[in-house]
Amino acid sequence: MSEIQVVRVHAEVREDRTVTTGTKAWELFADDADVIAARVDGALKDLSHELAAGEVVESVPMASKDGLDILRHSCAHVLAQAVQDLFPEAKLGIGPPITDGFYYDFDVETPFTPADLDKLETRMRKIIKENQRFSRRVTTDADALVELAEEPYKVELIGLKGSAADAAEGASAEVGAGELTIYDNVGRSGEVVWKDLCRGPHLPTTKRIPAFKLMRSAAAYWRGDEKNKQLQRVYGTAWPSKEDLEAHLHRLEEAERRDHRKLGRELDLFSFPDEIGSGLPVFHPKGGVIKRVMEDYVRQRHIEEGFSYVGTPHISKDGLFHTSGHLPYYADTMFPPMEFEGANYQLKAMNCPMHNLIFSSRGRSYRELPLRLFEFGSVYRYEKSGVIHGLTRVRGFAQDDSHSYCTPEQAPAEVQHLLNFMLGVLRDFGLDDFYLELSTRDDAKKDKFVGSDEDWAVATKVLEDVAAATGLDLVPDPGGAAFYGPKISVQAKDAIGRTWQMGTVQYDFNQPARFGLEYQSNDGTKKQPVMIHSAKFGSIERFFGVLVEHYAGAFPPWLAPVQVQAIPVADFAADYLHDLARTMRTRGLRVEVDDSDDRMQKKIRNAQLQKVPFMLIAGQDDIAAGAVSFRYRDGRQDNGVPVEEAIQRVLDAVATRAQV
RNA sequence: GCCGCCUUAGCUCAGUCGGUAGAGCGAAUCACUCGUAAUGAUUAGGUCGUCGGUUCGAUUCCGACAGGCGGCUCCA
Repeated sequence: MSEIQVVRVHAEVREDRTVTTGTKAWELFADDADVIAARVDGALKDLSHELAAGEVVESVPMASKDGLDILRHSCAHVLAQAVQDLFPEAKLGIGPPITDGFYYDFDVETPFTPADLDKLETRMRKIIKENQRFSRRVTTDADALVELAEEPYKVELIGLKGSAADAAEGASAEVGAGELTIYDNVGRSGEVVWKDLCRGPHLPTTKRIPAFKLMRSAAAYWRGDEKNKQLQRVYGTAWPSKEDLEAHLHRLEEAERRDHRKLGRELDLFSFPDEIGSGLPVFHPKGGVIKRVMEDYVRQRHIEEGFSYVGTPHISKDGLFHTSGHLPYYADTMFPPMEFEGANYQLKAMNCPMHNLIFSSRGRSYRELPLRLFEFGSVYRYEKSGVIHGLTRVRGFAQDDSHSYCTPEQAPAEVQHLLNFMLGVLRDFGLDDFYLELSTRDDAKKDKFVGSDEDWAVATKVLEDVAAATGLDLVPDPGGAAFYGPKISVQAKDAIGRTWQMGTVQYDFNQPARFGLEYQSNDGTKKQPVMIHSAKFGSIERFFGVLVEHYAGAFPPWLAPVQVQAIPVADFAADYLHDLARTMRTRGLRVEVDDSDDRMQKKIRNAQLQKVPFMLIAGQDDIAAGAVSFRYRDGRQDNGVPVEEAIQRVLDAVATRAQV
């Protein structure tokens, strides 16, 4: 029996009420009625029609996950009604709640324009003002097929009812496994003005939608399958109050302000020249500094953790990728082969096969294990043109890729080691809010994965146990495994709460077999190692982009491309600061002197816009005192600091790796 | 790859109902030598993304392509 949690959703937390008899909730509570709903097997269920006598229901605010889902799904219905009012030929797809909002898909002749969205919003406000009642009605498959004969997509959903596919495809918002229901929108005089196949629950009336906004429209494949027709999807957002809506819009602006593609240009970090090609970034001097500091740090940490830094080429004869098993699975995401000297050469899309060859270059003893290899491996993947996105999705990038070859007995400890190592690295880069995702094989699609059931079970168990030991939340990701084994990926939340996928740890029993890897064990027999793949950043480029957004371009001193901007009050102080800059550079600091013709105030403004952590200003007074004046990035000032103390202060800030 | 939108100076953007274009910032030069977020002046800089079509004439209208943006799909 599944657990049923009964919740009543309303805008403000009030006293719980006792429901008397099987009266419908909307009638019971009249105009200030609340939603009575339950979560059954993870899905919301409308209970407003089946309340038991004397049942006490628990209250949750509309701002809860359940409350927001109900609000947003109700808003999606209002949108659909508005669309069919204004575009009567529009056919309905599905309209579920999503993170921060909702969408509804429509089959229409021409895509919606921004002007259409404005008109739809106006129409939606009218529907909300009319205070239509959402009225639940149970129907049968046969009746519904007749009633909704004009809605081909709804008819298709009725046919899918209760099938295994519906939950995964989002159709569960319309048809659950249980009885089929239609929600009528009932006007003041009791007439049904609109209806939709839906399992609910909904708010009692449209007027209970306090704040919403349509965001954009875009095409989406029917039921998420690119073989299907594309429908026009309208995205909207809805909140329990106008203030919440404003706050949400503000968060979106904040995300836009932090966009690494915009900051990359403004801070002169990187670009994507057309002449080179889509998804192929070049790093400018300032971006190059950050990238180098990141790489130096990660290389050093790997060496400390017992890894050997190796190097491999960018291309290989294709036989290598047949041996590894990648080519049959990933041919369409690898760049086309180059044929010469009677062989097909491929740009590599992964580094593991080459590391395997380092392992097998000579006999290996169990005494060498775990053998840990690491490199910044440049890989090239032919991503479809539409998926390329800034630095986070590119066609050429460097993985901070490591492979640990170990005995099966050593594997759990090695996975543990890698996971802790990775979390430590990410923390040094200012990320400290994590959860883990465990990607496993989809047992229904075994042909997409290689290896025996037993091997998969063992590997999955190892990862599960280690993940549990971290104490972090573990989210299952069925079907997300690599073809050769399961993986744990680290998800990190950034400064404004967005989640990014970071590194992965993957357990691989397949490639060692395919490459015939072996080591001499202590009993003299040859045995096959397991290999653990791991990337701490995932890719340097992607992590770079994430860091830009996390810090909004204001990097902590150890990463900042320019750590100190020296600003003379006027020309006469420039030489003094050039001398200081030379001294600081010999102590490893990145210092620039602004000796341009600009006014001092302008130089401060420029350094501020470039988000330089420390400005050192010098004029008559400072020179006389052998001192320098600080201006920090946040505007704080500290005048007349003796030069040696100033240098030490900056060195200390860099050494901590902390944000200032 | 699919759907829609977009592409004018290094950047951000005006503009041309079809008669080859402007601003601010940035850059260069000159003057100013200044104490914590924009000194002033002058100058340079554009085949209006590329190719083709319609037209007396195309940056403007149409088409294809490339690149970008928002989604979908995908993401070893």
